[in-house]
Amino acid sequence: MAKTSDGRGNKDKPVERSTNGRQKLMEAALELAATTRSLASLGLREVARHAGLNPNTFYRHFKDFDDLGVAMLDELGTELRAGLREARMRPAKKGFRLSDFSNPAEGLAQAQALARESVGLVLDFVMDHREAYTVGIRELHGTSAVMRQAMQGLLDGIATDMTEDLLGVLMLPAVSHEELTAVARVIVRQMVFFSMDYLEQPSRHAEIKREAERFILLLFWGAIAARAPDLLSQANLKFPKV
Amino acid sequence: MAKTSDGRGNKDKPVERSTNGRQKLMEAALELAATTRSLASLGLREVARHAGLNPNTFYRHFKDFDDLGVAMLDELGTELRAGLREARMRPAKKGFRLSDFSNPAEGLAQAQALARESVGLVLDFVMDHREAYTVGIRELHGTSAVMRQAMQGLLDGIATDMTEDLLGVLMLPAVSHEELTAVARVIVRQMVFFSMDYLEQPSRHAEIKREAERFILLLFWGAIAARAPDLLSQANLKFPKV
DNA sequence: TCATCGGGTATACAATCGTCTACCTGCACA
DNA sequence: TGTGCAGGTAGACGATTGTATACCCGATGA
Repeated sequence: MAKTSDGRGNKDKPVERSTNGRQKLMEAALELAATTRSLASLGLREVARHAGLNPNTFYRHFKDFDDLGVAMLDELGTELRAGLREARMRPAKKGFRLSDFSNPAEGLAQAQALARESVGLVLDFVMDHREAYTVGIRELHGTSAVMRQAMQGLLDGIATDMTEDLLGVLMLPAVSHEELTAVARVIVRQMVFFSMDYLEQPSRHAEIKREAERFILLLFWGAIAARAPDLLSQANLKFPKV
Repeated sequence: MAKTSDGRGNKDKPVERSTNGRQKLMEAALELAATTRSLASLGLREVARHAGLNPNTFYRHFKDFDDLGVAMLDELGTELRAGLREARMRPAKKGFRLSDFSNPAEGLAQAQALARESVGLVLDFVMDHREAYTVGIRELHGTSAVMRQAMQGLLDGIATDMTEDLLGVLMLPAVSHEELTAVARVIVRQMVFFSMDYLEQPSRHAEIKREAERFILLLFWGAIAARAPDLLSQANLKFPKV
């Protein structure tokens, strides 16, 4: 996990001790980047100063700012991903299980509930980690190719998780695996924007949630209609109000 | 248009002369920002040097980097917007006109053609202005609140244009104006990502075009199915291959 | 017990930065 | 005719930057 460049004695002891300065630097960088500027354009001295450390201590732990960025993304990214998966499993444990669409009306109703829960989940997470989110998204289109790629990888990873979880819970009729993956990617990326709106416009929270939810449902509805248009009209299903 | 702060003699003469240095600075900033770093973190001297001018000349034209950024976005943004509108009008002149969905099959086929044309249009534009696009998107999530707001305004403006143009050409059944606006917003934002993919992965150009096109169609299909599910099944329409 | 080494510090240096003040030049207008 | 001003230049200022070299300490393992 860590790349502790032990010149000697690389036994199988991870040697996790004294991650004090390293952690301090990462936290300082996060705070500074969130309020001041992009990660890549942070000053080495600036970060060290804000962490209460000597400028040169930076070199002990990181060689680049890319290096620090990737480390941060590693830490927070896995946390986010784990949190999302775990939370997505929660409703399943509450007996929230919709196998096939043998009862389409009920199936879609529960799909809507699932969408609502997921949207709330993501937006809550973003609110709880707004600094990390702000900085991360900045790097998504930033100048560092390394960070850009890492962030895109994280988003795609989330989309993959989402696809797999969905497949275990929701058997969409006639929607193939690749199709579902594409839809998940699109949703994850769109949530980037919705999250931004959510952070920047606290007064519109409810409205933004509705918009996001509606967007997701529209996509799934389209996917179903594209593959099994009969399903919708036969059951005389109405698109939910949202 | 320009804010030539004439202390005296503000007759109705715009006085457009000698925009030489100003233009040079903007071009230099664009080039530097595209290759080096974010706009906001550019050096004043750096830009001036790259423009072959004295550092102090910067102050003659701009007071901030935000100031310069907004000026650039003004110039390129209106160009993009005009280009898109004009190009979207082109098919309409070719007799490409689908009023209502009295013939749903034909209507949707032409909607697909319209989607394809629009996607190609945007992606071509991005390829032709990759520097400006790269820098602009960087600022969309950047540190400068001024630039962020300006970029979001541009995107929303494009979405509005798109909605109006669509309303003149394509009467989607039972899809309200606000609904169409929401869909347009979502499409425009998603195109940001597709454009990024397009720039970064030249080998997947055709594939990305297909994905974008498919995404748009899926949305419209969903919107139609949500409001008029009968339309799709009655006419026994198949979702296009894409 | 003692050498090794990771983590942290101190100092120094050249480069670059933003900005201030001053000076130059050629139009425009009265 | 000549005055004012926008546009551009020159030089200097203190501050801050990244980095190189050298020193320090406490734990660890032989």
